[in-house]
Amino acid sequence: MIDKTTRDHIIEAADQLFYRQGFEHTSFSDIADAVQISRGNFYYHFKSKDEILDAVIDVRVANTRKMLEQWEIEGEQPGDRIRHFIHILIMNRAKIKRYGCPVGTLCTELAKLDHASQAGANKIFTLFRVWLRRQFTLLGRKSDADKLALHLLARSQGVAALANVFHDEKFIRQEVKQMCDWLESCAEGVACKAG
Amino acid sequence: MIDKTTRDHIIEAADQLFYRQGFEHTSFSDIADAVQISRGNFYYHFKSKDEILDAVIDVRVANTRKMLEQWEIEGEQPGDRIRHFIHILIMNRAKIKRYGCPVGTLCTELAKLDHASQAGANKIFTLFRVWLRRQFTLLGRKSDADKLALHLLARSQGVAALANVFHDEKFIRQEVKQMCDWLESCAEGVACKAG
DNA sequence: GACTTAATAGGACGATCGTCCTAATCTGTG
DNA sequence: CACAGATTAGGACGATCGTCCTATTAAGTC
Repeated sequence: MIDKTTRDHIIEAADQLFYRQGFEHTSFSDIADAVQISRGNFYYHFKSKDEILDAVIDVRVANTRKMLEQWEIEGEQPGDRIRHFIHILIMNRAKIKRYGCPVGTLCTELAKLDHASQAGANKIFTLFRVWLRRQFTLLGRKSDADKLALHLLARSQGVAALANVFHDEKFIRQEVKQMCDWLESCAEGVACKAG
Repeated sequence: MIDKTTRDHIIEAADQLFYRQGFEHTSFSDIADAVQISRGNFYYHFKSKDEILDAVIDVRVANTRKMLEQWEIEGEQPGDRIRHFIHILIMNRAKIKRYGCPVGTLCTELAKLDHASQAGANKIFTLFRVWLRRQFTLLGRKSDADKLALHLLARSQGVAALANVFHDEKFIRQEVKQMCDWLESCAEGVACKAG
């Protein structure tokens, strides 16, 4: 990890800048300044701006995969794992307040640009969706697992969006608590049916 | 309404384009092409691009105000009025699927640009928030009216965002139904306490 | 040390951006 | 018709964008 290549540095800087300023609003000069390399040197590592975006998306996809695998290991019960998901909002509350959700805001922007990498960015959402769906299935909600997964994803997105608009961290905590309560009721509903 | 001024046409075209393509990604040429006027003529009506944005925001704020007032008239009970809000998602489902929520996506973009008109755009959210808060108060939920208002706003935002990502109208209908059920339970909760 | 390849720096390119300027045209009044 | 003000067209401007090209340096091999 010590000997990161220039390519890695570029991706890392672009990742941050795309998140904070948006993809279109981030220029080559911005990234070059952040990495402290010349603007020309750029095209040795990437053939175009779109190629950097794809690299950033690939990294984000990979990181999301790792994170989900990690949650799968750490959380013994599916409920614990889903709670892990909900708590990203708390963990990243400061950044969400300032810049919104990194996944949602990128997808929204690329949709407006009608960008070719839309599908790649959307894949991250699909990762979460499929993972959550599996957890809800394990929780005993096989028939409506996908619906519950989408519901939770949507609520997270909404919370991130509004926390950003109103610059309100307290609101995040409020909603996270409600989502956890909702999760409990999901599990209880099954328990009641089973009991 | 027949004799719309050029200024009105510009604002209208800009409104549409900002929604579909985003503010930054929409150039003067784009708007000029849409209105069928020369690019130079633009600066007779507006001094800068930011001034057009402000005009668009002003129109949106005014339209939102009108819409809320209309709902206030049409809906006899606060529950009916809130249902009206929820059903924007259904009414605009086709556009939301393609372009997301016009309010949310603009605020998100302006936040990334750190644009001076952020506050103006955010005002639309505040309009909804205050209006919803009043309806929930009338519903008998005075103590947590603001919390409920924010909650509903967040859910709408989340639904719009995910409907856009997954290009899924059915999901909108699903969630709208759930939100209406939730609204019922909000009113019932009060009825139970009162009863 | 000579040679090859990897990596970097810096500037030139055409296009487009927002902005501005000026001349032409339309419109209504005396 | 003459004149004044409102409105429009079209092009020039400097800046910046993404992209590309070439010269230079660093690193590794024989």
